[in-house]
This record gives sequence, C-alpha cells and structure tokens, in this order.
Amino acid sequence: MKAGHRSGCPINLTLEMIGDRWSLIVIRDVMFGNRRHFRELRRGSEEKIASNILADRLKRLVQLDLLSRRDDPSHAQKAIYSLTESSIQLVPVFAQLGAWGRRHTPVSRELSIRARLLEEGGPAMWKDFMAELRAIHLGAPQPARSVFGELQSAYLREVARGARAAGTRR
Amino acid sequence: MKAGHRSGCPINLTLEMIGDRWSLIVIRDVMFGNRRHFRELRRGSEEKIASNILADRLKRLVQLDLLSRRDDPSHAQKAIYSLTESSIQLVPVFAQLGAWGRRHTPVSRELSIRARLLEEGGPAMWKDFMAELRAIHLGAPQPARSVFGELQSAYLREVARGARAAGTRR
DNA sequence: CAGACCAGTTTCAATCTGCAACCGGTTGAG
DNA sequence: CTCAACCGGTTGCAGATTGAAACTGGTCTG
Repeated sequence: MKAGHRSGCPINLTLEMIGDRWSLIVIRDVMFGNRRHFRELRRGSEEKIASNILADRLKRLVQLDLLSRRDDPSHAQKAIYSLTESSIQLVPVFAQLGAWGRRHTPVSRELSIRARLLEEGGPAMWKDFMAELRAIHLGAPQPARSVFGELQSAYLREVARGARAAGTRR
Repeated sequence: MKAGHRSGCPINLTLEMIGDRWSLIVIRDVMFGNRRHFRELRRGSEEKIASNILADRLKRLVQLDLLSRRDDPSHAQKAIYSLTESSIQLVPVFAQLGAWGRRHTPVSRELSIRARLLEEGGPAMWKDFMAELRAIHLGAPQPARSVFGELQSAYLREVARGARAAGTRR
C-alpha cells in the first residue's frame, strides 16, 4: 500500500481513483460514445466539461492507467485516447451505477436506454461488451457480437422517437 | 429532470449524488460497519473523516434520501442514522466497486476480505445481504441468513490472523 | 456537581473548480 | 503560398470546497 492513501479498503482506494465528478464521465464517453480525441470529448459530452478540467483528468487517468494516449498517425498534433484493461473492467461498475441511477434519479428516456439494455442483458452482455472493447481499444480480435452497435442503434432509435414526438407536437 | 443537473444520463445523475470522495465512505460505514452515530462514524472509519465534512455529508445524504436520521430514545442528543431503501440498493454497486478495487488497487488483506466474499457470493449473496439490511435499518422481518455476520466474522478472523503474524514476527 | 460524552459548528488557510480567453502549431482548401 | 479552421491543450482568475483544529452548548453518569 503506497503512502498517501487514506486506507487499504477496496472501496476507498477505488474512490480515490475514480471518485470524483468527472473521471467516470470521461471514461463513459470513451467507452460508450467511442470518443477518442480531446475535441470530441469536449464538444460531444452532454455535461460540457471545461477544457482545463478535461486536460487535467485525461492526464490523471493516463497516469492511473485507466486510459492510454497515443499520437494519431493521420494528424501530427492529434492524440488518441484508448481504454485500458483496467478501465474495460469497469463495465460491471457502469452497469450497476446505471441500473441504480435509472431507479433513483430523474433520468431522461434517450440517455437511459443504454443503461436499461445493459441491465437487462446482465453479466453475459457485459462480458461480450468487454470483449468488443478489447477489440476496439486494445487490438484484440473482433468478436462476433457487437454490443456497442446494439447500444448505439437503440440510442439513435430513441433519439429519433423523441424528435418525431417533438415534431407532431408542433 | 430537475434544473441544475448537468444531464439526464443515469451515470451522470448517480455521480452527482454519490460521486465524491466521502459520500460512499459514509454509507459504507453505516452499511458494513453498522455505525449509526456521528461519533462512531468519526472515530471508527479508517479514513479519519473531519467532523465538519462528516456533518455536511450526513446532512446532504439525508436530503438525498440515502440516509435517514432519527433521535435515539435512550439519549436526548444522540442521533441514529439508518440506510434507506435507495442506499440498500447500492449493495451491487459496492460489490462491483470492491471487486474492481481488489484487482486494481493496493488493498490490504484484512479490509478486502469482505469485498472478496461479496464477490464470490455473487448476486444471491447481495440479495440476502439487502434483505438483512432491510431488517436492520427499515424494521423488516429478520431473514434466516446473516450475511453481515459472515462478513464481520471473516473480517475479525483476518484481523486476528494479522495480529498473530505480527506477534510471531517480534 | 464534575467529568465524560454528544452532535455538530466555527475559523481559516490551502486547494480545487470552472469559466473565458488565449496559444502556437498543423492541416486542407483555394 | 495564404488563410481560415482545427488541434490539444494552457493561463489567469474568482469563487467554491476541503480539511485540520479548536470550540460550542447541551446531556448523561457516577
């Protein structure tokens, strides 16, 4: 146990790593939104993270081995952020946090569809999703099932449904 | 969706409630340590929370309906904090956070035994634990199995093992 | 009635947060 | 070649949050 830790409790040590208001948001956007560049993470996120906070968190998450950073071969000053095995193993944590949030917070329909599918899919789906993330981020062989695709198309379907409803309302 | 939220994403909304360095620590101590009073939470916790922070978090968690507070009939100025149904449903979240922490952080042996048992016990054990917590905190009928007892005695066994080892070392 | 115990509160310095403006370098279109 | 858009950040600053330490007003016990 390295000095500077408050205790050797697994919950505490985990919170020391990801127990703040932004770290998991950043990892979520890389994981579920496949946002890999600084600008994508900044513009794309619903929560409008400030650039200095994002820069700080990216640096920190790379240090903690929850993200890795490499140069984009297609563009000299573009950086690509990827998940690591450690952050891929956060999938069950995200699933449980999402499941809890869906029951106990005022979630929006479009943004909670992924949490719902992940909850209904259970550990088997999480495992398939993790295998796919290893393919996307770590260069592992592509698995047969694309959970990412399932989640993404369900999300887009919900967004379309919302837009249609908004249209009829006018 | 109430104003003031950054977004309607379940992950984000959950983090807005419990995504800080102390809230889950406090709930953990009530849940796994059965610490119900201010002084117990303050003295007992490994992480030595400051009294003003603890007071602030308790107030906030009560507002968020993650804890409830009532007077202790045996002592006019003693307050008893209890889990609510919402926080009892955080059991799977704690289980996953603990499981992740055990793999990816430098946990201590004694403090990680509970996380290990909870991980090995799986969802069936979580369910039994939640039933027991409802008995302890919400006055539900006492279930047959005491997961709390299993966790506690395993922890004490580990502490004793550590003390014995320290003794022989001298 | 003294001393321990109770749940906090106060004070203050240090750190962290988040907004807005800015930076130098890179790229692609004309 | 020029220029505008884009790249991943950095800087400056005000306000909020954190955390250590001392303290408060009240209650219970011997």
